[in-house]
Amino acid sequence: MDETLPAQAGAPIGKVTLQGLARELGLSTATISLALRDSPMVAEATRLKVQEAARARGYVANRGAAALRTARTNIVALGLHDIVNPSFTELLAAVEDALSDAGKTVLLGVSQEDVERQTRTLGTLAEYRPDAFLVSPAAHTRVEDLKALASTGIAVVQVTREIEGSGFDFAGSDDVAGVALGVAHLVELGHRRIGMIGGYGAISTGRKRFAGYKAGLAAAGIAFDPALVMEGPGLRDEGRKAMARLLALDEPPTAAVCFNDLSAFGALMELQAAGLTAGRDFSLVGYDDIEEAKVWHPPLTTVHTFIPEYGRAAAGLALKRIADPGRPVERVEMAPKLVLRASTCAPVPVKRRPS
Amino acid sequence: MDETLPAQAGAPIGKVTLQGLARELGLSTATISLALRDSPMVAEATRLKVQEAARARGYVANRGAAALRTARTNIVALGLHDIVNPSFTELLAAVEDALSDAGKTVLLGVSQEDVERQTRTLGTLAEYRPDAFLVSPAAHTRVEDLKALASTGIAVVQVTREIEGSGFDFAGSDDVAGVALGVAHLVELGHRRIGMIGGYGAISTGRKRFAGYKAGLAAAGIAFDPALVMEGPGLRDEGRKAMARLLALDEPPTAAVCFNDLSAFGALMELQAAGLTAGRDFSLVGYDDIEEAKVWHPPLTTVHTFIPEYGRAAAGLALKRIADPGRPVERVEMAPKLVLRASTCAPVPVKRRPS
DNA sequence: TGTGGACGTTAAATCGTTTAGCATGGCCTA
DNA sequence: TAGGCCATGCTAAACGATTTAACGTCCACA
Repeated sequence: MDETLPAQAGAPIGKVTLQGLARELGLSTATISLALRDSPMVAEATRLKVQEAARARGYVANRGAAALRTARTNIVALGLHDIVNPSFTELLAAVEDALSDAGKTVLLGVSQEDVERQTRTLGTLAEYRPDAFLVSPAAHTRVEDLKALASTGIAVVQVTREIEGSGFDFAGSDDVAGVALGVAHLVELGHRRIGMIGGYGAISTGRKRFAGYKAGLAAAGIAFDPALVMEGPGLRDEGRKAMARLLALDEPPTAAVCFNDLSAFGALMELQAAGLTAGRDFSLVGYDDIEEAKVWHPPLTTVHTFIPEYGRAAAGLALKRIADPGRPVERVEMAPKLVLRASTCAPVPVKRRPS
Repeated sequence: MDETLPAQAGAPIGKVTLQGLARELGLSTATISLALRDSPMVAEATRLKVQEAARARGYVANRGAAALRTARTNIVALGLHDIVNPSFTELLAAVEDALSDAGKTVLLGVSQEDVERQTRTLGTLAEYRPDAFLVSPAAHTRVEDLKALASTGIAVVQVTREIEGSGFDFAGSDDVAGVALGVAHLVELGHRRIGMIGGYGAISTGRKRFAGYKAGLAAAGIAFDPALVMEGPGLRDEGRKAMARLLALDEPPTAAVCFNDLSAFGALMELQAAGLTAGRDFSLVGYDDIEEAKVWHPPLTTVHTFIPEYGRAAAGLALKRIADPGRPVERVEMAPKLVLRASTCAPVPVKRRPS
């Protein structure tokens, strides 16, 4: 009271509730509630009067209370293993946009690729009783870790990554086909000795992209050589180290596909450090096609995976499962597309640096 | 019951509530509630028994119900104007991390730089009764738009951007000093004709960075020339267009500072398209130092603004204000730091391309 | 044998909604 | 005029937790 409020004149500082409005208008809370939600059960005149009063007094509904009654929060919990990775930013933005269009609000949890933290985080999210969980599980997550969520009866949808055998809806890209696309491109250029950088068995995308690599080789009749596979998480540093190891081989590959663009960037850095140029001395294909891929020097040839598209699809799956929990499990796998830029060329035997 | 549950054996499908546990253990809900929260008012033995039962039956607290009673949700609403912009991803990650460490959960809303959408979004977030709002307001947001939030008694903290005169806590970078730093660097290299790319009056960062530009010029005794200022939102495209306009001037500048790295990237593209190379034919200084800045060709000289640091600071301010709503307003302005890379050089008169 | 505490537990109120079922009154019809 | 039917709005009971005053018990001590 010590200073005039800048908000609506006369708006009370304390909370305006349904009951407050009811008392003030001489109506019951039931009527107020119905009127505010445009129920046909309340007379037009009453409805207008109530809505006007609500606006005037600055009434803000309490969804928590409503949720308690209706067992519907309109919250979707989003459990991501990482958000600094640019590909997940795109995903997050698309998911948020799609859900907010549908009247849902996003409650965010980040596991930082740590199963224990993920368990804690998902547990906390669950306490808010979201209508659905949308998760990109951390590496090493087991089926039981996710099943625990579902036992509460909440819809669960996996995005990008999946836990095989969990039996939940899934939206992501067709990684096997995607990486095979990259390999096919290299084969077409004449490469026979093709490495794989990044990706590892602890996550589904790692396994699928690796399978795509093998499938690509098989399709071209090229024997698989485990020495050319450099496992690791898809990070810049890992990509860099992997490329160093590839170049140090007795018989280095002339090209490589990558688990994702981030590891491709690391590989590009290492090539540069070794005095080599991708697209002239070595061929490199990334994966995902994030914004940064086109600005690299040379611009990265990569596989576009339609992240925003499958993000929206994942949101859609969640909405559909909320509406009908009994529906059959659905999987959406977007077909990726090769984007030719300038980081590949015909094979050139890698000449070791004098140093 | 048609199939065995993978969760804890015997875990009921329906919801386990405090009351359920109470009935089962022959205790009152009061005792259960106290026991679960390790209250000293309940005997050790009882506490253990209750906690064990809760674990066994898969009890998950209902925070919505608790919040109704306690008027504390442990939710912090995060209202960002954008999340695809990489600098905001870093911010989001830092804020989420800091808040989750403090036991708060993030409810996300994105305004997409649209005041009307922001109003809708913040309104929705408010219905969940967050303990605090953390906002980076959309362009053109007015004081009243934010005041409406505060009138509900919820803590409001601004991050990155601020609405002057709103009287809320703020954490961000000292943009005036930051851009002045960039200008000083160019001046030191010998530049006298320095342009400014991006930034506009609709947001505080735009105004402050512009002020920094003018302050930098003034400190060097260089007259301000409005023809060298290219206003616009800080996007790649805008930066590109701005650089094109600068180059088309009768007397183009030999250098420019930018509103942010994104517009600097656009400017770099335009330079390249014009057959020029930054760091040899033209000098360019970015702002923010996002991950991508160091991989550009040439690597971008820019001003590092410590985004994660002020993100954590913002989270801290929110926590402090929740704890003590009456405390005096606090502002945190991180001092930025110049990062020298390779996009600047001594002045070279811009020679128009023959085309 | 009272008295007084300490201790553990509980009853009951409360938070702000929603909703099923019921009451009221007016109007139409038979 | 009675009966039935609508339209409208109300009553009251949830929803699942937290909180606090009050209530036994039990024990120690004077």
